Amino acid sequence: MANTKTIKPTESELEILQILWKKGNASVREVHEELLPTKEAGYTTTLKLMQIMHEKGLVKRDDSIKTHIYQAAVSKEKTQKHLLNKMIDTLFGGSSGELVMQALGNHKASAEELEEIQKILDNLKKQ
Amino acid sequence: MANTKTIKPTESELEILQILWKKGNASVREVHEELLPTKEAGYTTTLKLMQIMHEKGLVKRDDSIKTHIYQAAVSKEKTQKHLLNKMIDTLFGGSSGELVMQALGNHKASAEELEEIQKILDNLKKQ
DNA sequence: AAAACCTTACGAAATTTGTCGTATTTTTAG
DNA sequence: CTAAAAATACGACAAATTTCGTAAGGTTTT
Repeated sequence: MANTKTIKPTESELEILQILWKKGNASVREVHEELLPTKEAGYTTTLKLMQIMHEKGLVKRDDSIKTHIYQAAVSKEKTQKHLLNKMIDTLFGGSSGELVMQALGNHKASAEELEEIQKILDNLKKQ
Repeated sequence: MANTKTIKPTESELEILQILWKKGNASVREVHEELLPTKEAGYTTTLKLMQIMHEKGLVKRDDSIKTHIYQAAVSKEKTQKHLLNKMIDTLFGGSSGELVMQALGNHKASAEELEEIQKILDNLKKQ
């Protein structure tokens, strides 16, 4: 019964989650280093953000050692699903098809991905 | 050469754009009425938001008459494309395929949409 | 052990977004 | 024409997000 609406990371939080999802776990310093190329913010900013994320329950951390080690507390899939659904409702009038078409029209997908999508499509068509 | 980064409506702005895209053009009152069922906010709130959107260039308006008439100044497709691309980069590691799979897995698409998607897919596979 | 360094904690400012109240103007009804 | 109704303009407040400075304490290096 916990949190159904809790998954709503902000822009910055998402950037950090990305890194944690990729690395599994990381210190503030590591996250900050990864962030640097694309974002200009001081170390304490990243720290503060991650502390807040901890309060919100977006990340877990091991603070038994001096340099705290963080890891994501929300799954990548669930977060993707949640934000995607929101976008479908908000921007595509609830039509996932419309979104899919746009997405395929833009970025190119790899051949493998196209096959993957074909399979899903076949499945859906059967029903 | 104008604005490449300018398209970033907020949550509330998107709600309003949705309505304008649907209706083509509308007064503040009309937009507000449409909003009411799903959102609780006073009339002046909607007004203010639309005024700000006007300053930002998100909407155009005809204020030659007493009751100003607004219309979207950004296209639905461009906005969708822009936000979608951002999400693909930000949440799906740049893989549109991953996003498409998630989307199809969640919401159901209509039979017509599935056909539409199939066509796009066929096209992509040919190349 | 002192200096240099790194880390966390935390308060506080700056921004952004969303909300409204109030004043003013315009239109409409009686 | 006057009063009520409807719209706009605008300042101000509140909440959420992001940013950073500084203090405090622990490590490492010399």
